[in-house]
Amino acid sequence: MDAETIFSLRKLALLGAMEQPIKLSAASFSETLKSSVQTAARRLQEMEREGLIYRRIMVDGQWVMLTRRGIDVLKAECQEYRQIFFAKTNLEVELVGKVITGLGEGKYYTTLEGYKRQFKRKLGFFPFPGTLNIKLDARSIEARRMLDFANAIRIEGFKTPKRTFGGGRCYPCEILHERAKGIRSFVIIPERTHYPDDIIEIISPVFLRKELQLNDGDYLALRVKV
Amino acid sequence: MDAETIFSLRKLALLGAMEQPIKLSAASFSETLKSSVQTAARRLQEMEREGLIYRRIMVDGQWVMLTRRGIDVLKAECQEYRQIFFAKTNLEVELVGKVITGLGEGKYYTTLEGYKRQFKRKLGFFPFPGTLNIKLDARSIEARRMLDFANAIRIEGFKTPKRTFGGGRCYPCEILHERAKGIRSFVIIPERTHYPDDIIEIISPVFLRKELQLNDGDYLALRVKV
DNA sequence: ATTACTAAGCACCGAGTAA
DNA sequence: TTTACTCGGTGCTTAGTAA
Repeated sequence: MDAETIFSLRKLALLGAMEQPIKLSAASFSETLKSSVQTAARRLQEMEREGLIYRRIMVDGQWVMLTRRGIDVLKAECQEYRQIFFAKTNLEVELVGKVITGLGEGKYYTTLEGYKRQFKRKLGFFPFPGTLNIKLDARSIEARRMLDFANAIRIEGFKTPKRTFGGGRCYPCEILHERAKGIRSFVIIPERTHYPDDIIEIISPVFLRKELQLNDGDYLALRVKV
Repeated sequence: MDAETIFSLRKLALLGAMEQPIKLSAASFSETLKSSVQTAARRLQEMEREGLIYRRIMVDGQWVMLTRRGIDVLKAECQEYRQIFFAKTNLEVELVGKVITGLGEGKYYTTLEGYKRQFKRKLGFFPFPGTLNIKLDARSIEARRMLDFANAIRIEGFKTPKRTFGGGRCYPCEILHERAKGIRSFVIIPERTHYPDDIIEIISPVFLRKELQLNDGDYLALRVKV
């Protein structure tokens, strides 16, 4: 995949093709690329062939949208810029969301030896068995993306004879709640490919639901250090 | 300037050629570019010709460093990524520095009609005549760069028969100081090409030095919303 | 108006060579 | 070793054409 392809892909993203399909013609795209119509058309074919975009051709143009893979390619390049300009910068993101009940996976995973030892070594505590799940509001979903680009504490995946367990990324956070003072907590985001981006989980040495007296639907705000 | 050139430029920046000259040979650079030695050499020539890098050729390699223009080109591309991924995200940067006495320029500029009216309209107040100058610590200089990529309140430049006055960018900020509660304040960064990056100025409707009882050398922390 | 193909031209890549 | 040429071949761009 060459630089020109990524250039084209970025321009598509700037046109809004990351969230939803956009309608465009090779002629109009050639203007943003500053190339001939033929080249613009070829680029669109290439990107489709490489699995970077979905495409639907109509008689009067085409509908185009980035694929997951296309977004990942752009993320990788964005990551390079983060390294160039913000390597040593640490900033804070405020996330707000509603407490929800997860599928109990957090409870299962936090008790596995393969993870538990890493939490102790890397975060400094054995986690309470279970995670506090937060469904982010619309604004926070955007802000959450910041975490994808930040340095994280990596939890490695591992294998057992039966199955493999994926890795995850942890970010120290401060829960903005009067009872949370002094309680260590981390946002943890599993590295599964299809993990939803509007939910985050918090691990902590204590049972947060009880300590903070939280119920489903309660709003909670966090300040995540990235 | 084509996408391949910017690609090469970015790789140089990743090698650290933004802060200081680095030593490299076309052969070693060809590995990071994944191209032939000749192409790597040609790319370096091109970038020099386009004013993106400084270059000094020795018998055993060359010293290379990005020019101001080279950095600006990368910034522009980084800016596109910010727009793609973080357009709606607002986050906070914490800056820390020492109070210093400026050259009195702030006092002059804040009284000019061309600026004053804009401040009133865009920030909501007529500024106290004078700015509070802060010399940032090393860590904050890095964090400050974030502001270059954020949406700002733009103050437009203007012309008089005698001379032209440049524009600037304002960011709402919260001064972390017990006496600063309720005082509106903005970081303002002039858009001059050679403005130092380790100094920021704060404008406010009040005389901050007096209100906060500050003297030169006092440390001050701000939280800037970007 | 579209998209997609073909074909001609040219620009770029990289091997080879010189300093 | 280097950098900086030259030169041949390849592959990309774009004009033209078809559907």
